[in-house]
Amino acid sequence: MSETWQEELRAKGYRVTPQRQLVLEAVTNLEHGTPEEICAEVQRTARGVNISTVYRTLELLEELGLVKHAHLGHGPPNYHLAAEAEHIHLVCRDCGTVNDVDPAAASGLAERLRSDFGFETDVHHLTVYGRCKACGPVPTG
Amino acid sequence: MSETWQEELRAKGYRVTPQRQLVLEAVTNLEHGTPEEICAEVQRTARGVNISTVYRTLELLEELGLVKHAHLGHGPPNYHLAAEAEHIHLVCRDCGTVNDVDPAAASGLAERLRSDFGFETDVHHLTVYGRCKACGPVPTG
DNA sequence: CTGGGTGCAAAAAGTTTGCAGCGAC
DNA sequence: GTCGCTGCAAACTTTTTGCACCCAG
Repeated sequence: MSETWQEELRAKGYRVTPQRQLVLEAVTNLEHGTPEEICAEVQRTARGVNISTVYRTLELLEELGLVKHAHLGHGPPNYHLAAEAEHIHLVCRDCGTVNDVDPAAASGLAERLRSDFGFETDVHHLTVYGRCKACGPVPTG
Repeated sequence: MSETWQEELRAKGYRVTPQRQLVLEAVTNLEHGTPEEICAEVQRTARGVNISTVYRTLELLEELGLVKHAHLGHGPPNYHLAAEAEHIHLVCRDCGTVNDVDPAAASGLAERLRSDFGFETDVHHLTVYGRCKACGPVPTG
């Protein structure tokens, strides 16, 4: 945090607008959100912020490295703060719930892909599909 | 292969049509394909097969368990034969190439998610984002 | 003031649906 | 002959783009 993102914006010739601050706040509050959800969250505070502005702003914030997005199945992409620790997304095919887990769980996979295939895994972008504990209490007996 | 899929179709009250055979052939030939790519492949043989028929047929074939789909990033979903061995998709963020790798690479991850979170991983649906060997020959020296 | 940003609306892109006619059985 | 399937076109959903006006700097 040697510099605020506002200063970074200015430094790159962009402007600091209320909409941009609101979108970033919304992403922060929601932790995970689709563009539409983010737009709704923004509009709780300031009515009249357009969905296309949200898309443009998310693109800008991602370019600045402030937010990241992941694709979590069928629906629209899901945005979250980049400042948060990297994490793996666990998506339940049944209830759609997204859980964040420590990327350490995938360190073995990432190492194996690197050594065997020379593939550099983007851990924060890792999405694991399956069935969560609550939805799939598969009786093992 | 105790029974052909055609017989399975019939048994469930569906009909065996040229379009359905063509779509399944296209998926087989392409190995990986979006609905549009599959439609294009089909039309190399039989002009006039409509994109909506391709969508409806893919949905049916998936319901029958003959094909599966995965979401590989920004674009449309990607279909492949279910009969093929389950595999992990390695998607390169740079060139977009999709490589299939043995799910054994993720067995550690899957086990860990199960024991720690009670999460049943859908291995065939696992998509790993990153940079492939060809695109990211990161000089380690 | 200047020029980038925003809202609005239309365009694109991907997918689904309604309906009339066709063809598998 | 029946009824599910198909092609076509229109509707829908999500995202992008063009343009006139507005406001951050």
